[in-house]
Amino acid sequence: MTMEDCCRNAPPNCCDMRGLLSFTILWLLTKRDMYGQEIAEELGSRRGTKPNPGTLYPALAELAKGGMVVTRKEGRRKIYTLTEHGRAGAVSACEYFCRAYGDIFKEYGPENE
Amino acid sequence: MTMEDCCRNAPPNCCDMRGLLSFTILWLLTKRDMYGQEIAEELGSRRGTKPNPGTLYPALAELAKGGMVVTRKEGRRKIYTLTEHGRAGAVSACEYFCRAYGDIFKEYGPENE
DNA sequence: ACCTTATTATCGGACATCCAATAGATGATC
DNA sequence: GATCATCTATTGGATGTCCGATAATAAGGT
Repeated sequence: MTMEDCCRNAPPNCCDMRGLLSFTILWLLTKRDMYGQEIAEELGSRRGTKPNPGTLYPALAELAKGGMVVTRKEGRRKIYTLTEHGRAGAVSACEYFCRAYGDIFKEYGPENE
Repeated sequence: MTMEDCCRNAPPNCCDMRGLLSFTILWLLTKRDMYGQEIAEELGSRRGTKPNPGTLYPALAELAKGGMVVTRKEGRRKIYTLTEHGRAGAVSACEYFCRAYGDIFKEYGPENE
């Protein structure tokens, strides 16, 4: 385990920080198409811990089932792409997220850049 | 039910937006002491839906059990105050939150103000 | 005292997310 | 073709958050 893996952004222990997995995946996919491990790496570097396969793949399957993403095989990789519906959903979810939590970012965000 | 109650910031239906309840409560309490219903109202106006008593009170009890908040009775109200430990935890949790999700705010935040 | 309202609280069920552990399938290397 | 690494995937259990419904308590108005 490297420094990168364990110490970049460790979650606090004062309260539960779970949630928003499918939301964060949708947001990541607005940037570019990704395969599963790539999504896991991105989530890991942002949230401090890489989601377990037992967490990630059911979430991806649920997004596919809901018509938010489609997949194609490329070698052994399964690449996820937002549908139009998924992209519109991602945008409205991000806007909701900012309305709900924007005040926190205004207060604690700019210092950490 | 007023417009304010139901339509201010309705959550999207493309993905699950649950989570971060105890975190958001900690953050609210950095602003001022509050009693339960007050916390519920604040959460409701930010996230679009007021948490059910069956959600809120166990979360508050857990924060008290963990030493993050203390309570005092005032009339029929039970007022929640951050402990020192709770305040330090709230700050580090907010910083973590901003490191994890700051990019989303940068992209979708400023427009909605 | 009685009624109404506000506030705190619990119960039971559903579901997303978290983990550890394990397995299957595919591509690359030798 | 045997091996190794990569990638996808499932199982089972724990926990936090969500709800509807219901209850218990306490303050205030009449």
